[in-house]
Amino acid sequence: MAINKGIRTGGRSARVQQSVHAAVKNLLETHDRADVTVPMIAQQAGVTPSTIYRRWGDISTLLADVALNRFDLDDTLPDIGDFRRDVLSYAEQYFDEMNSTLGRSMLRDMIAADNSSATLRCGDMLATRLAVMSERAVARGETVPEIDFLIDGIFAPMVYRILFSSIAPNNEYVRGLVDQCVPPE
Amino acid sequence: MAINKGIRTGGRSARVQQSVHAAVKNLLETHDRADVTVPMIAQQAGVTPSTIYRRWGDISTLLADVALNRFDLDDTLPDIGDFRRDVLSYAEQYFDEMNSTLGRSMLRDMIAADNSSATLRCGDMLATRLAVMSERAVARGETVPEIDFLIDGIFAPMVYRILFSSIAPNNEYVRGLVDQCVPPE
DNA sequence: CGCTTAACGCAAATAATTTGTGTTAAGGTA
DNA sequence: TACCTTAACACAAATTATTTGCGTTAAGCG
Repeated sequence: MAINKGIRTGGRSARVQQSVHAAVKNLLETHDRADVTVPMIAQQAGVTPSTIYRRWGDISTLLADVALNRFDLDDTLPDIGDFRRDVLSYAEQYFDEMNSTLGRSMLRDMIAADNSSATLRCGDMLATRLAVMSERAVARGETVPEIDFLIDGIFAPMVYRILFSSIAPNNEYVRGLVDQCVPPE
Repeated sequence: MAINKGIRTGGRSARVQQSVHAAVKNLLETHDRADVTVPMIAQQAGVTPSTIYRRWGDISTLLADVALNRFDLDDTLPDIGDFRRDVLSYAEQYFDEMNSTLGRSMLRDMIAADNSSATLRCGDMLATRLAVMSERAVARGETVPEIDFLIDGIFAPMVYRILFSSIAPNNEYVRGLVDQCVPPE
């Protein structure tokens, strides 16, 4: 029994996805978000615009897809051996990623794509990672707060400030949030 | 000395803005966000598409403008006479507004318009309103938390859940957030 | 080895956006 | 009042983006 049963042209499909994603990433590095068009991406990726429209529907969904992929792959879960420091390390990593110019742009793209499930999957990713860190800590005998408490207390304020505040939050702010939710001994 | 000195055709300009805003609101009530186009709005408003493009740049900026206007006008500040209940009332109102189907759509539009200052002004609006409620409470002799503490503790989690969670938060959740930040006696 | 079909390329048709040019109406000036 | 100035607008042409019909290709299956 073959893997990917039912997906007949998976190989070609995967190559196209890869080259289109790469094209989007390249273009976002060198152009303003508003200047990036589907025909541009198509040319860079070596495919036709209709391929992109048929596969992703619109540029909004495509960019959300790329953004989710980026936030997913770029994160490597810290395992320092102390829950507070694990959370702090991850929060700082999350903050650096989301607060960069490109990160902000991609965050906006994810939210803008209302038909896609990118934001939901992004939320799930965060919760799952916190759960993994939490389970490890519990296995070590630590007592840790609820996942939702950490999301509300650390990550929600970070995201809110990135989106709605003119004054970008900094690492000290992030540390303060972590201190409130996971107090040092 | 005339009011609006320097703005030569302010009267006509204001009428166009009003009819375009009204058209957007009407269309968003009856159509999916993705189906609403600039030519559609123009026809409904009785103007030409080029007027809209020249004035707002793109549909994203226009929708963000309408969204900000809605969130601004719809809010009436509670003045119950007790800070905790004022904040709770406002938080519930904010939540109902942002969590409705149309509210979510407009929230996304505001965030999507990266060139506009809609999100910043939205953040300012919230901070300003909390400040007004806070000042009133202080004038009554109450001791109240910092504004940023309330934003991080109540409104940021609400917005985060609305944007990133598959399970919509409810009024009980909002009440819980308020209880944490402004504990009842 | 052929058969099937999802994914793709190509090109034509449609729709959205931009741009050049002329007109209008509001406000200023005398 | 009448005239002048100009930002905002309408209109239409040009450009660009998106959709769609149809033929082709390559991956997986028997």
